[in-house]
Amino acid sequence: MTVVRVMRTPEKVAAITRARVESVLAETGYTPDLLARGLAMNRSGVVAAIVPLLTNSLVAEVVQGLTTRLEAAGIHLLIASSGFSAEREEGLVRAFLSRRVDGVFLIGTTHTSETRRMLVSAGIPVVEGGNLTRAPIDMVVGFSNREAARTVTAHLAKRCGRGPIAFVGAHARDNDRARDRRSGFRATMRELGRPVAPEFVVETDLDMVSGAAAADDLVTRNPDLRGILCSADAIAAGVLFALQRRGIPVPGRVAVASFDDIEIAGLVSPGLTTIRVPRLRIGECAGDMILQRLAGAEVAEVRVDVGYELVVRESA
Amino acid sequence: MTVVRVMRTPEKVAAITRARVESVLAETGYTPDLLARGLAMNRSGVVAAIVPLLTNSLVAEVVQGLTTRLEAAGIHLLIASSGFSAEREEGLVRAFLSRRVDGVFLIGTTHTSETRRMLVSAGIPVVEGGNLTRAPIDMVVGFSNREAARTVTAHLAKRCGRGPIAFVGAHARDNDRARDRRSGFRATMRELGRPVAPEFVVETDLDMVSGAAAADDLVTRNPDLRGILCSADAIAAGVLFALQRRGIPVPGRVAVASFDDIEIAGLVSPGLTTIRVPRLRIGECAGDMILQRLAGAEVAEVRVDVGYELVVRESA
DNA sequence: TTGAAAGCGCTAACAT
DNA sequence: ATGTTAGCGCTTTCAA
Repeated sequence: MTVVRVMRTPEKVAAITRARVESVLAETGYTPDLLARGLAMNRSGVVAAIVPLLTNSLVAEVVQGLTTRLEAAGIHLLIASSGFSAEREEGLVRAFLSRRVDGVFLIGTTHTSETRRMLVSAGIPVVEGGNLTRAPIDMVVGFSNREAARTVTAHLAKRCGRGPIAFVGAHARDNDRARDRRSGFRATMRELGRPVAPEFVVETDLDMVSGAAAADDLVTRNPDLRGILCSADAIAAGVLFALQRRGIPVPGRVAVASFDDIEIAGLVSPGLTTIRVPRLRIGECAGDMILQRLAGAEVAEVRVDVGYELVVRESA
Repeated sequence: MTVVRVMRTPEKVAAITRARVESVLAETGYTPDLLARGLAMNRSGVVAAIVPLLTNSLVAEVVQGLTTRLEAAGIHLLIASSGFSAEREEGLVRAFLSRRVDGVFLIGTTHTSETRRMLVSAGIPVVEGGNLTRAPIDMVVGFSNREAARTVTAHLAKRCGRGPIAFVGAHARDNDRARDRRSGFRATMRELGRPVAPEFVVETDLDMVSGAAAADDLVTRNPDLRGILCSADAIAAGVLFALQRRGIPVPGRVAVASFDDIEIAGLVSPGLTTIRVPRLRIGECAGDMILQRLAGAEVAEVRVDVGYELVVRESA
C-alpha cells in the first residue's frame, strides 16, 4: 500500500519513506501492471475502435483525432477493421467487450441487432461516427450524408445541362454512408425531373483503381454522359485520371463531383468539387464524448452534427 | 472449473452437465473476462503497434497486414502514433509495456536507448518494420532504403542528362527511412561525379501539399532544374501537380521519381517512376514472426529482407 | 503515516 | 467427470 501511495498520492507519504520506496522502484525497474489494475478497478483504460478499413484516408484521420484525445487521458486504443461487414463487426464487438473496453467507437450506423444488444447491455459509452441517425445506440457524431448528397447533386445537375449524370458509389451493403449518398442523389435527380436509370448507378470498391475502371466502363457505354457523382474522392480521383487518359475534358464534356475533400481533391487539375467533411473533428468529438461519460458527466449533446460544406472547384 | 471446461475443452465434460452449463451461460449472457485471464496467464493477448502517423497510406497498409494475421490468432492490436518523435515513442512503449502487451511492432529502426532497454528487458517479441538494420532490438522486417535510393537515383540521373537533380524528403529527424533514402541519393550522385549542393536537398512534411510547395520553391529558385527525387510518393504527387500547374513538362523538362508505389503513383499522368515496397507483406511478416515467437517457436529468420523493385513509368 | 485483509475473474495444479 | 485451492498484481476498506 505504501508503494501504491508513493505512485498515486505521494504527498500522503513521509518524505523519508517515499525516497526509500522510489529508490527501490527505480532499481528494480518496476512497472505497474495495468491489467491487474483494470481487473481490480473494473476499468481497463482501453477504448475500442472498429472501422471498415484502415487504409481509407478518411477513416485514418478520424482515428487519429480519436487517439489524440484519448491518449491525453491515458486511454489507449484497440483497433480492428470489419472490412465493411456488419457480421465481422459483431464478432469484433464481442471480442472487445470480452476485453472489458471502457468505450466503443464505430464507423457508421449500420450494425446487426446483436451488436446493438451487446453494446447496450454492456452499459459503456458508445459513439457511432460519420453519419447521423435518429436512433443511435448511445451517441453519434457526424453529418447528414443524405443532405450533403442533395447539395452536391443539385450543384452538379446545374453544371450538366440536361445531359445524363451517373453515380459511382462504394458498395452500399453494410455501408450507410454510401447508401445515403446514393439515395440523396437519386431523390434529388427525381425531384429535378431527371430520374436516373439503373445503368447509371454503379457500385465499386472504394479506391482509385476501381473508380478509374468504373469511369472507363461508363463512358464507353454512354458516350453522351455529362456528369459523374462519386461517393468518395478516392473514387473520383480514379474517375478523373481515367477521363484524362481518354482525353475527355473535365468539366468541359464530363463534370465530376464527390465527397470527403481529402488532400488530393485540391491538388489534381481540375480540382475536385466535393463535400468537405470535418473528419478530424469527428474523431476528436467522439473522443471527448467518451471521456466525458467515463468521467461520470452527462453528455449534453448525444447527437452531434458537425455539418459539411460544398467546396466548388473546377471539376464541376 | 466445470464452466471453464465447457468453454475450453467441452469434450471433457459430460453431455448432460455441458448442456446445463451452456443454457445458464446463454441465459446470463456470460462473457469471459480477458483481463482476468491475462492476469492469471501472464499473457494479455494484445500486441502493440507504434507508428509515426496513422494517416500515412503506407503505414496504414502495414498495420492492416499486421492485424489480419494477429486477429486470426485471437490477438488484438493496441495502436498509437508517435508523430515521428522517438521521445514520444519511448513514452508509448513504456505505457504499452505497463499494459503487458505480448509483443511490440515499431516502424523504423530509430529509437531512444531507453526504448531499446525497456523492450529488451521486457523479454517479449519485438519487430521493427520498414527498414533493415544490422542491430535489431529483436527482429526486423523491411528492405534497404539506402540501396533502393541508389537504384532509383542511378535511374533518374541517367534520365536527366547532366542537369541538376534535387531531393525533396520527409523530415529526417527520428526517421531512418527518410534519412537512408537521402543518404543513398547523395552517395550515388557523388559517385557519379555530380555531388549535390545543399540547396538542392530540402525537407518537408510528408504530404502532397508540402510536396507541391517544395516543388514551387525549387523551380522558382533553380529554373535549370532537371530532376526531383522525392522520399515518398505522397510528396512526389504534390510535386507533380505543382509542376503541371506551372506548365512544366514532366519528364520533358523535369523528371520526377520517388519511393513506395502507393496507389496514386500508377494513376497520375505521367505515371510516377518509383520504388515498389511490399508493405502489406511487411505487416503480415511481422505478425507471423510475433505469432511464432508467442507459440514458443524459434524464428529462423530474425532479419527478413522483403526487397524492393524499381517501377519505371513515364515520370522518369 | 503506514499496514493488513479481502476480492476483482480467471487459470493451474491438485484432489476427489 | 467434477470440485477445491491458491494465486496472478492491483485497489478498496478498515485497522493500527
